Amino acid sequence: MTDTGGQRRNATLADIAAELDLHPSTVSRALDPAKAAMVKAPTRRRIVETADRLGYRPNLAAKGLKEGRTATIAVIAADLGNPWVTPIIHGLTSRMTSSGSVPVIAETGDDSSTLAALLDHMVARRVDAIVVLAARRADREIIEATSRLVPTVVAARPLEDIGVPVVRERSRLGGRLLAEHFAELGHRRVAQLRGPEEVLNFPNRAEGFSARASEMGLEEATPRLVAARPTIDEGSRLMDELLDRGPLPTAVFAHNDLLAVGAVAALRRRAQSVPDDVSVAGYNDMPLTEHLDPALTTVRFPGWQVGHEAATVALSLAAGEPRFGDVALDPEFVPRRSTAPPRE
Amino acid sequence: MTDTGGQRRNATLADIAAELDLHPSTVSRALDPAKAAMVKAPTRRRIVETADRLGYRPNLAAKGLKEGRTATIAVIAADLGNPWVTPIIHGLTSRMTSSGSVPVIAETGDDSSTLAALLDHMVARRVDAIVVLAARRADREIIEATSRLVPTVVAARPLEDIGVPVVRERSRLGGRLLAEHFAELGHRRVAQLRGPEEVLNFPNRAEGFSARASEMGLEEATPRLVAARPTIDEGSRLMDELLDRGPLPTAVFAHNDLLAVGAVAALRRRAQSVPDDVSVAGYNDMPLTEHLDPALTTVRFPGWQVGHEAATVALSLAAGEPRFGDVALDPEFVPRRSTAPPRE
DNA sequence: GCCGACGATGCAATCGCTTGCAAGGCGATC
DNA sequence: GATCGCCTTGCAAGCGATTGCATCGTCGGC
Repeated sequence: MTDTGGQRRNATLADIAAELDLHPSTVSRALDPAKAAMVKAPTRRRIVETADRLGYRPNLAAKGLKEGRTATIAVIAADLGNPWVTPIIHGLTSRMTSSGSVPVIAETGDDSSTLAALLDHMVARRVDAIVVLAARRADREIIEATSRLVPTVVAARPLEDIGVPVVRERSRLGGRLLAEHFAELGHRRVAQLRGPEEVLNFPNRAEGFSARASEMGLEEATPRLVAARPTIDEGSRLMDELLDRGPLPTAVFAHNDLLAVGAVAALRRRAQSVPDDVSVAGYNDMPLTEHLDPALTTVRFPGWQVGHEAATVALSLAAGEPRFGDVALDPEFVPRRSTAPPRE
Repeated sequence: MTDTGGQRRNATLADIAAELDLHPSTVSRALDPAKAAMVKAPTRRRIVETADRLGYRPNLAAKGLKEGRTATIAVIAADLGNPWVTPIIHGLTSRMTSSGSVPVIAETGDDSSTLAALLDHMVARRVDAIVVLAARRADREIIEATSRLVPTVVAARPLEDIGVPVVRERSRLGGRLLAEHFAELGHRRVAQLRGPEEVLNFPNRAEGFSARASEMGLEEATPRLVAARPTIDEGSRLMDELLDRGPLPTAVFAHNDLLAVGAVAALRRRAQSVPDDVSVAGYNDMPLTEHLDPALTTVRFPGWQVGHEAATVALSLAAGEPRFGDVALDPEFVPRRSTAPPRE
């Protein structure tokens, strides 16, 4: 059990310079690949040698102060506990580290004032860019305001008419795909378990679904069921409400997989079979969805790609490249076992 | 569609000072709650007023350079795509932000040289502490070396005889709990699908399981099945191998839930029922495990708490408090439907 | 043999903020 | 009314690295 209390102070350019009786600037140049040629080879060798004898690590904070960049990008999520964000963060991280930047992560808990505080904090940190995964409708202005100070990207959860680049899925298309699926299976009476209206993906999915549903002659059950948060519990609650109110639709579109899982659980508790009594479809195809009971019919939200693209946009904005258009990625319909033709 | 190209330069202390014909140091004091009292009230008011008229945000990078701290803590995970890490990161983040620090996240892909490079990078960043979630046996030395430069904590995946604090679960206990469960159900012949030996949780779980199993008179099937990585695919592969080699055990302990999911899938493909033909237990109780098909018997790995504790230790080390002992958290047995008594 | 040029290194300012110390001004004390 | 001391503000150094410019020495050319 060695003692770890005493951390060694990190060596600085000045330390190396002093040791070799050189000037820090010479050491700086010798250690900068782009400028190493300016330093005579033997000197350079001595510098490099003492540098790693002393375990020199350049102080990126100092470098960042001088250069006005920090090589970090802020990522602001709504709820890190939601499996949905995992692939997004994964995609973001892998793109960023491949270019020497690093994500700093924070979480809003879907609270607008927390978001505001975090944005402020990230501005203070002088991150090179900010990726907002937690956007709600009401947050438009504050995000725009922030974007005037730091390049900002809105990703995963889109915002409309906003003056910052957006990386998003085509939510309406996803909704349409599910409406078609229900229609093709022969359902006539369908319902939606809606996610919070504040998160634009949900009303957009709803819109696509309703539009296509009515085109195809489907009837939507009346009670408008809106979840306070997109969670399993809320899915159960909405489904219970649906079960309590009059005639049950034969197919239900839950606006995300968690709501769908909750809905299935509620149906089970009321001795309804999925998909025999009621078909249930989710949305996102979050990890493990395929192994759920029953394997959930869903629409794949391209999370990894959204993260990857968002990072790409953020990095290029940070590099001062001009803003370019939004990125919209196609979701993909994934049929599984939780949907089936209606009884008889 | 407003133009976002031109970011405004952030105001500095000097800007405010110039505007009011004061010295930057006075402004600095006025804006520091701890020193605000040193500044005459009317002056302070004028300062605060122009500060937020100019949208002043202190440059944390500069502040960090001066103070020798960055208010960031590095978190190094093995695979951000693994649902297992989600709660850990969640716990870490929530603890950190509640104290003004922020996590920067990176991923090793379980590659030791990547880990080495990342540790180096984080040292260069002068993060206040490092939390390593990606430790493998072979990484002990490099982690110890790093810990001499930056306070370091190993969490989630433990390492033995290492000179840095460890926050871990009691893996042996978890293994024992499952052995007991199998014995109590009446199984006699059991098997393990092992995770990589390099990740100590797995051999420790194995050890606890085997020890208790032999105490209770269980017999372990012979082929030693070790996954190259703890993934669903590897679980299937190992299970196929087990199915191909001689007599099938009646209960299988997969070292994590992903392996278990893969094992269940493989059994299904071979027309074996879980739990009727074979009981399968996993480990971790990762999110959604309870909604899998079948609901997985498992041992709950206290991920959120491990993250939370690891952050606590990291923060206190960063604050210069002396190192204290390791933290070991108890896992909890969670019986569900994937295990049952053996046939007849 | 002298001068210009170039190659190698040093110097000093700078990024933005913090902080110990100095200094100026004022009220209080004797 | 002079002195002491406190209250408020200014000054300047310094955190660690970068970089334009100055400087010094040497080499080559004529």
